[in-house]
Amino acid sequence: MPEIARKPRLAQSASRPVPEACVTRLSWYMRELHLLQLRGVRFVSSRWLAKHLGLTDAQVRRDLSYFGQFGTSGRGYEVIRLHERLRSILGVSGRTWNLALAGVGNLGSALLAHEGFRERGFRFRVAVDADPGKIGERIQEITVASAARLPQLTRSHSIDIGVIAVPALAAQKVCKQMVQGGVRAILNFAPVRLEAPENVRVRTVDLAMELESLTFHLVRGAG
Amino acid sequence: MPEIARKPRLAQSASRPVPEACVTRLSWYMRELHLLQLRGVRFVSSRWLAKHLGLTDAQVRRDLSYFGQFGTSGRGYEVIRLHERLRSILGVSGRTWNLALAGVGNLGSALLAHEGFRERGFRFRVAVDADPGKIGERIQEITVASAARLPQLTRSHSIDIGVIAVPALAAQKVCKQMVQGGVRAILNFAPVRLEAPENVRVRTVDLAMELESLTFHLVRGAG
DNA sequence: CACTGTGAATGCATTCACAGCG
DNA sequence: CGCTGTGAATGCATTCACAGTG
Repeated sequence: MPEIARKPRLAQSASRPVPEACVTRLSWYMRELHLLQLRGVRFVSSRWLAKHLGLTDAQVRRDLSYFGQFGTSGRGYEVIRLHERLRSILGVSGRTWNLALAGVGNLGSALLAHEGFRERGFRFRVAVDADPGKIGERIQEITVASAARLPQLTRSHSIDIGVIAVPALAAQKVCKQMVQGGVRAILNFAPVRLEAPENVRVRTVDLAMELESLTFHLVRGAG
Repeated sequence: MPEIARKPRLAQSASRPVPEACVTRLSWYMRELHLLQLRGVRFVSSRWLAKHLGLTDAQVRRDLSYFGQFGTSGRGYEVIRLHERLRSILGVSGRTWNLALAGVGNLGSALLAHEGFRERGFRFRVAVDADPGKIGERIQEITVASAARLPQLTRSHSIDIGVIAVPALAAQKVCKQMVQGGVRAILNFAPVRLEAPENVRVRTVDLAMELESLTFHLVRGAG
C-alpha cells in the first residue's frame, strides 16, 4: 500500500520531546518580549526575534511550536499574549518560588541580594550557614540559621528550590539535607557533581568552568 | 558514479570539530582527575570516570580522542599525565589569565573574592564601578577605579577576559569598552545578549534563567 | 502579501560494537 | 584478558522549503 498516508492531523500541541536548548531559549524570548512590551510594541515576527537573539527565524518558530500555535499569519506574534504564555510555560506566571540558601559567604550573600531573582519571581525564605559566627546575622530581611536546621526549615517554609553556595566538600551533605526537606530542584554553585534522587532536578553552575570554556577557545584559533 | 568513495584515511588527531558540550566535559574530567591525583591514584579507566560523572564510557573515550591518544590498552589513563594534558588543552597550564571586573556590587564583590577563580588560574587585576562613592575602595587587594578608565586599564594590565557584573542597561556599553581595551573574551552576568566583534568570545550566565530552566521542568511532569 | 507552522532533509552528538594492543 | 580508539549506526537538534492562512 504505497499510497501517500493521509495526514493524521493529530491534535498536536500535546507532547513532543522538547530539546533542553529550547528551554533556555524560552527565557531569551521572554526577556526580549518583556522589553518590547515596555516599549509598547504590539506584534513581533519570528524574523525580528531571531535577528535580535542571534538565531534563525525557523528556529524561533520551531521552539514556540512545541507548545502550541501563538502566531497570526502575516502579522507575527502578539507581544503581550506570547509573553504571558511563556511565563506560564516556564512556570513563573502568577506565583512565587521559594528558595533556601545554604552558605552565606561572599557568593551566598550576593545571591540573597540579587535583584534579578526577586524581579523574576524567586524569593529566598531561608538561609543557613555552618559558621556559628554568622548565625543570627540579618541579610536582606532573612536571619541566618544554623546549618543543622536546614531540613526542618526547608520543609516548614515549603521551599521549592535549594541553592547551594558552600565549599565543594560540604555540598553533597547539604544537597542530601535539602532533599530530606523536600525540595524539588537544586541550583548548585559548588564545583562538584551532586548525587540526588532522579525526581529532584539538579543544575550546577561552576563559575571557574565558565572561564575555562572561554580559555579553551582562546588558546586554540587565535581568531 | 555510484561507487563507494575510497576512505581518505586522513592523519587524524589533527582537527575535528570539537562539540561545545565536550569542552564543558573536559573541565569535569579535570576536576575528577585532580581529586584522583590528590588521592594518589595512578591510573583510571574511561568506565570509572564515566560512572562518577554520569556519562557513558564511550563518551569519555570519544571526548578525549578529539585531542589525541592518552590511554594505555588494558590499563586506562595515567592520572597525572592526562590531568596535565587537559590543563594544557583548556589553556590553564603554566599561566595565569588576567581578569577585569566591571560592576562592584554584591555579585561583583563576590566574584572578586571567589577562591575558585584564583585556584584555577584566574586573577582579577582591575575593578571599576560607575558609582563615585565606590572609587578608591579596596577589595581583595584591588582598588576600585572609575568606570571611565576601563579601556585604558584593560589595555595597560593586559587583560585577557572581561567580567561584567553591571545592570542590564549598562552592560552593552561596558562590553564595548572592554573590547576597545583589547579583551579577547567576556563573561557576562547581566541578563542581556551582548553584541561584540566575532573574534571576541562572549559567554552569558543569567542566574535567574538558570532557575527558570528548573521551574520549567517542575511545572511539567511532577516526576 | 507577509508571515506562521511543520514535514522532510540535513547536520551534529552520542552510542554501539569491535578490531587492536599491552 | 581488560581497556582504548574509532568507523558505522543511531538518535537529536536545526534548517530548509513550502503549503496554508488572515
